[in-house]
Amino acid sequence: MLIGAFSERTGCHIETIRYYERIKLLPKPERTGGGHRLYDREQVKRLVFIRRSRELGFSIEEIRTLLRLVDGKRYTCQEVKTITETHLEDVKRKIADLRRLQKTLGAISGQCEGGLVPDCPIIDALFSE
Amino acid sequence: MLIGAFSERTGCHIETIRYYERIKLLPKPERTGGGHRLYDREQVKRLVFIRRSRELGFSIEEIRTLLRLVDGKRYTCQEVKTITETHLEDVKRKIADLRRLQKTLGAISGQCEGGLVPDCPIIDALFSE
DNA sequence: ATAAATCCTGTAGCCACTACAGATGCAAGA
DNA sequence: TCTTGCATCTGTAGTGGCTACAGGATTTAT
Repeated sequence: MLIGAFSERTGCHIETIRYYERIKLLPKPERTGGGHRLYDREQVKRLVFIRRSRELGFSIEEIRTLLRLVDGKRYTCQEVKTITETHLEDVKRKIADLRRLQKTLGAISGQCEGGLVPDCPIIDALFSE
Repeated sequence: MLIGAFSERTGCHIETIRYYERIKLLPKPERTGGGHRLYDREQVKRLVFIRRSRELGFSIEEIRTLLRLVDGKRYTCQEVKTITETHLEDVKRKIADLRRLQKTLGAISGQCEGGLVPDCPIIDALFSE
């Protein structure tokens, strides 16, 4: 399978695939005589894993750790669970931060009637500390 | 006021201040004979505005637009409110995205008991599309 | 006068891609 | 066989919003 088909199968842009190879998240693939990359089913599995992990917000480094565990075949659930829960805490923190943002934005936006008056309570709010 | 004092007053790192100047978010300040930057109260107001807007998650481009409106002194509430509400929608979308993430992560993490068994439901979940 | 703190410019790095430019490879039609 | 046209190649630079130096100049305190 050439990189185009590989890309379609995994839902990963071609440039991203080459990028993952460059940063050693994907191993160097076989090549055709002319130098085009060749992938197999095993690689599809790996890239789907990566893409799915990215969708769930894991960082490249976290994914690298997860893959090391999987590749070593000696991982324990505990190691994996720790990474996942740390990440989950991260996500929760981000949600909390955004909620505060939403509240503040909603409040200052609500003070404004959106008319033609050139003296906006939003601008005032942004100017005050 | 030199850049150090300016930085303390506004809560903005020195490097960030110089960065904002470079990207023309802050105007070029006066200089001492030896070439050190000099700031006044007006600049403090402007940078506080910028910092506050950043804290609320506005992008540099959004802030640039807001500042253009303020600088032109001919803005209407409507223009400002539109920018704010667009941004608020953004924030809401991000919260929704993160909530979905949290749910999925919680679900797959919950399936795992964290023992020593080397066959983790989390890894399985990441491998499946 | 000198030491220490602050400031200067310019450049490179961060993350996770994305977007080119310009050169090949390869399959199908004339 | 030649050409057309698409897919792929490498390498480099750009994104956003900073942050972190290096190596020098200036200012302030002693």
